[in-house]
Amino acid sequence: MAKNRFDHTEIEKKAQEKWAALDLHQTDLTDTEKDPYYLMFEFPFPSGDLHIGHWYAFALTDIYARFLRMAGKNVLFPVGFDSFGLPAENAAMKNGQPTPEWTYAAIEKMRGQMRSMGTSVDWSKEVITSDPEYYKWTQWLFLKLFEHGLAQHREAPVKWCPKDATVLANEQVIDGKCERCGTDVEEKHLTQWFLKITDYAERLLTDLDPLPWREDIKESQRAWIGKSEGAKLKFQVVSAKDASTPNDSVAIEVFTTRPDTIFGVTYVVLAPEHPLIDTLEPVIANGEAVAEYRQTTSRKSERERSENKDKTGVLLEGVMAINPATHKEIPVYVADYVLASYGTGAVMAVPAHDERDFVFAKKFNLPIKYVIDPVTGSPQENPQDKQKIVAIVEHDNKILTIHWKPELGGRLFVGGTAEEGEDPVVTAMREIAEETGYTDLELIERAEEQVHHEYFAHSKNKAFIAHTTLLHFRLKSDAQQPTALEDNEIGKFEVEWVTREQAIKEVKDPLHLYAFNKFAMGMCYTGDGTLSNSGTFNGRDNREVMGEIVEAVGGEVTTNYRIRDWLVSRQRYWGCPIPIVYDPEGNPHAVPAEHLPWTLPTDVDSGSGKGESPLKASKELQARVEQIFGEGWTPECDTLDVFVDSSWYFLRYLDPKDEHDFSDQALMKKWLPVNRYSGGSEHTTVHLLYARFFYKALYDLGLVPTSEPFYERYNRGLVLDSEGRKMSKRWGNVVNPDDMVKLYGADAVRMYLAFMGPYNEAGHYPWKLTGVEAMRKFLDRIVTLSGRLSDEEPTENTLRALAKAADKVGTDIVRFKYNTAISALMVLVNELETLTAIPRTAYRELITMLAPFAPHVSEYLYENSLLTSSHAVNGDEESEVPKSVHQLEWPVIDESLLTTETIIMGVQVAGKRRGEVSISPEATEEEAVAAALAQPDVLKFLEGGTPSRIIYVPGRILNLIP
RNA sequence: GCUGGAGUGGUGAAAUGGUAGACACGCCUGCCUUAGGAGCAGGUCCCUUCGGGGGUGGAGGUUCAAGUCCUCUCUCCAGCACCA
Repeated sequence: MAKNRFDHTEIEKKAQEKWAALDLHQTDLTDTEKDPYYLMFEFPFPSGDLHIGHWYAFALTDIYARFLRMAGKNVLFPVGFDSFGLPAENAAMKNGQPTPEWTYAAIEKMRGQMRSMGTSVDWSKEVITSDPEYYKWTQWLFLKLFEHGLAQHREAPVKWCPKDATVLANEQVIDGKCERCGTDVEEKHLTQWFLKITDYAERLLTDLDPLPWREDIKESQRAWIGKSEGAKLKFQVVSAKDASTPNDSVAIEVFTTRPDTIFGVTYVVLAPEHPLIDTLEPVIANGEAVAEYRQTTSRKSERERSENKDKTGVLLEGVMAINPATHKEIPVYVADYVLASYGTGAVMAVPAHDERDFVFAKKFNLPIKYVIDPVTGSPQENPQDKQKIVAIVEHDNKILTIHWKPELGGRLFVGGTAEEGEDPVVTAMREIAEETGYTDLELIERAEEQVHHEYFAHSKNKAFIAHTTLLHFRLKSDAQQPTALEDNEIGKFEVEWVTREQAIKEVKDPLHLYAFNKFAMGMCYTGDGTLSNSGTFNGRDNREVMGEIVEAVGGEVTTNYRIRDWLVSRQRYWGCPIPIVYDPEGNPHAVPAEHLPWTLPTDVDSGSGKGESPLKASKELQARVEQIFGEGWTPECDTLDVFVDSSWYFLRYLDPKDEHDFSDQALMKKWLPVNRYSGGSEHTTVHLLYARFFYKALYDLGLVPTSEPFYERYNRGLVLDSEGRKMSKRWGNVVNPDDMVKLYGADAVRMYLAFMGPYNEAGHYPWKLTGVEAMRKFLDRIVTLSGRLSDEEPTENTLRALAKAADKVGTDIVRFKYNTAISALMVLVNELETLTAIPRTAYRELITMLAPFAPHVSEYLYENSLLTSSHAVNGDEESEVPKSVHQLEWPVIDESLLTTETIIMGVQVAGKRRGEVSISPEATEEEAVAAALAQPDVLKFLEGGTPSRIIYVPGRILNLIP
């Protein structure tokens, strides 16, 4: 056990009491002297136990809060509890306690733990989402959205978790399973409340760009929004049963991002839930089979559907669709690989250029029509025409390849150039015979269109345009004739038969690969290129013709988003009651403001109600509704998703006790947006996106002052166990912070977490006990230094060391690079330890810089080494001496101390370091070279000669080129 | 598969294009000690004929100079994923 230089339990207690007595952390929001800075971490849900991850989240944000105060900012650093929701409810049920009681007991316990880590949060701003004083305003804001059509009541297929007996948001379904309990999710049809986040999709996307957030955070939000630009196209439906066109107005509307491939559409697919299937029911010949398929898929969970990538589907017999480009009739299928909830719930299938359609077409033997050829060359001036071929030859399930030396193109299929007026088939057979000796060939297929590509032949110094015919042969017998190679071909290649897999992997030439894909069932071509088989569009660039094609077939250019409206209804007890009542006809009405908060009834609890909301069983709620609204009126019995509670809590921090408004307009103007919001990666998509949406909606209603709520977003990494595994109760490897605090003190734990690695990175840091010990030893060494303080003036060296540290520590804290900040403190301490007497002012500055990291120890040292001494602060009146180390100002850096008169500068010869000179950073080139040439090593490597070139960057480097 | 991010000692990690490995952990040697899981001092990328040489996943390139910039490639992590 370490020999402790201080009793951490004692000093922590005293320091925390002192801060409370001095009321150090209460922010005066109306202060006009200092710059306001709103620093926030994600408020926790009351789990009842603070783990090391909480420490990482709260204590490290606290370092910045303490620093900002010392740097003269007016800092708002609040805390609250996200106390509604499933975790509390499940924990309470497990413990057999009423949910509210369990929740508030857990909050009380966590408050104590948070104080123990020395966080300087302002408890006077605390918000608790399950308090009626808070949720009154959640309800009020919800009704504002309802008033403006942003909260809607509608029937929809919803994700239902049978175990938790609740509806889930799309975002709470992971791989078709419930995010919380892992149960397979089912689909149900219920009337639910939705918030219209889809109206804000575009703004949520574009407003992301200027935010100074990490790219991965922005990217994951973009992925959720899922913007894709394309077109809606209509396919008229005709029925075989009644050709006299009773259905001529019926059309299937599809969404596609690839209208350029319209000529390659060989069938159309509807999602099983598509309403048009019901409309067409009378003319569908195989109605029973279709109905059965729809039944089966509806029973399948989302997970089963997407996990099984094997395509299933049923043809709608008796119904055909008209391809609007070719005017040909094509079949219509129902298949569950098409999602009802995306786009129009119907797709045009282009098997030649879409992988999913390709797989489906193969399975159902549907035609595959290629309409995009890859572009392999680049435009040339005055190209000369050239006829070429690429031939795929199959035999025995293997493909004939010519394996050229790497510099000649590597593995290719058979290619060649036609002689004057030669038929491509003849060219191909001639080339195959010449290069491989095979002659017994059968032509299977010949591509309708040639592929064109322009290139420049350096060997001939000429530009060409090649018109390549793609051909597909089968070998009838493997008899070989002698080959007839040209001299320059001999020994340059091997003839090899390879499997399809190997061919796909090794053939790199895009044109050859394309020919192979086209004929030999490799895959479809999803890239760009020029159109073929596409009528008047042939030869055009596919990206260019999109708009024209959409117009030509009477379609409409549109943008589609993957994000769905936010489903906020929950069939749970422990949530904010939805302030809506229904009249006897079942129409929803807002609960008038005077009845808010619309309180959660107390005569029911979690677990009441089977498969429906527990509130349904509340007599109290029903009686209340009838008393206020009259006979026949009923309450809304669902509660709000907890993400609604957490979408605006940062507004309430500004005015947590306000009974007349959700927050204070003047304070919001002054304090918003939040300067820095620190949190975990688990909340970077859902919570952040919802909060941004909610805030934007309030902005449009004139209720908040800006359009984005959070200026900076910082995501912390993850603390793992010493083996690098995730901490979990199941593994039994959870580090209990309380034990660590008992052993080493809160400051050592804080500092270790800060020192592990950069905070704002997606890093994973192992928890090492030796690391905590090291921090404790470091603090012990600082305490030891206090034993030899003196009142001498610090030397210039000491002053420089202090200035350097203050500069580095300050800038690193701002960037949350606590690891390098602490290392700068260590460098400083290492230096001070070499002194026999420590100047008091220097020590005071060290303690000042240590204070944000180790608030208790710093407070202790401040009191014992400085304040109690008559030499505390020269000349200052007792009353002017700050009572706490945390009231000191961050050291002001004397810039002149950061630049030194002489530095050690590296000297390179021909880019390699050959020596160093001690020189002024302002030295002239002549001086620097003269100093360098005095170095024997430098002279040696210059081999006596004078440098032919000199690169001199003052203060950085001198590089001499012989 | 797509999109983003990242690859540096035994470990966590440093490094405005300018001395790679700061600061620590661990390990090694020595001192002190009845003892060490305390403290102190020193050492710790690799090779070396002791002159040097090599080294930041790999291969090229730009530059006087590359961990850092560019191209290709491999690996890992994260998000999305039957999204048309």
